[in-house]
Amino acid sequence: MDAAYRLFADKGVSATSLQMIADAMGVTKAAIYYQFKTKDEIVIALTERQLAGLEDVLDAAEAEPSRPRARELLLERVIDIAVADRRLVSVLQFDPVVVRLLAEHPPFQQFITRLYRAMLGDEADTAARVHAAMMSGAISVAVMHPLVADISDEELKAQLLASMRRMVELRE
Amino acid sequence: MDAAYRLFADKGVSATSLQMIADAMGVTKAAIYYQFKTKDEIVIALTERQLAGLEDVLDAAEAEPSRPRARELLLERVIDIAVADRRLVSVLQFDPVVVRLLAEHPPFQQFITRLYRAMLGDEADTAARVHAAMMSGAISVAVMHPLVADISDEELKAQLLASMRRMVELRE
DNA sequence: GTCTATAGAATGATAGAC
DNA sequence: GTCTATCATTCTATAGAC
Repeated sequence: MDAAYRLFADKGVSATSLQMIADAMGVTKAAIYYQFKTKDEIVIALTERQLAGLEDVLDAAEAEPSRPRARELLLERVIDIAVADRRLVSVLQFDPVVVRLLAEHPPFQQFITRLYRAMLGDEADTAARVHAAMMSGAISVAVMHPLVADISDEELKAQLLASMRRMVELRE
Repeated sequence: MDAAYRLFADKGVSATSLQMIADAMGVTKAAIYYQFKTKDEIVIALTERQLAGLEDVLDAAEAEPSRPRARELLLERVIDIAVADRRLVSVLQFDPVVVRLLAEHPPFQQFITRLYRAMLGDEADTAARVHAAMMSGAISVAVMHPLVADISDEELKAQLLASMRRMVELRE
């Protein structure tokens, strides 16, 4: 999975073949097929590994009575994970093949629904949704943008968190 | 190119074969190869067609002495184009294969450099760059996010412009 | 300018030996 | 659990006829 992670982050999912993953590991394709029945399963396993880091904080956010505090909890962790996995984020979020695959995977959909509900509450007016979409995009893209490629993880995290807090305040 | 546009937007570049494009057009692959020497050329031609809509407003922004007004000009047009081509935006911006291809295409690089200079001026401190990356991401993703899939172009444009203006003001 | 036909390589996936 | 060998299919790209 680490080999797949590196190749997916580098070339994207569709442009990465099982042969490439096998070569990177020094094994054959057949060995990979013993662990994963299809290429899709590798993508799903990788996605679940990424989202696992949000599990506990999402539980905590759902138990938190104050919405702003719940949002703050989630925001910090989401930024942490996004910065740590800068290069994979866009691949998993924006590759149409991956998006479709994950959309057909119920556990993933349920998780995302929980995440947005914890962030948005039950408000669902147009302005709130556009704002949420923008914040989500701002994080996803900010961590992988060429403009910030040379900024250290720590500094990027701090800047992002500060900017996001100001963006969130715009809506309170 | 319209057929390629639709397929790229739907499946991404790597997952779209020349055969699919040919089938969608009702011609054979050989007919496409007569027009474009390689698949990459199709991607570049499509990208140039998208960016052509920014050409005149970028000229105008560079001639504009007031930076905030230049930014406002660019912002409006960028949002217009992004909303109009909702589905293609992420494919061209985030597919690692496309990103690499365009990075090796000097005319594209020069155009992007001009665009960022017109937006950022010569300030290049960390905070300004992170902020610019976030704004760029906010637009790119906001137009294609599932949360906003059912919002009309006109309403989405208005909301995005309003949100972006408030984000920009945070930095003035 | 589009066609048929094909070359040559790569793809995802499987069978069966060890 | 990994291997070799192979399947059917698909891919990009080209040659040559019309």
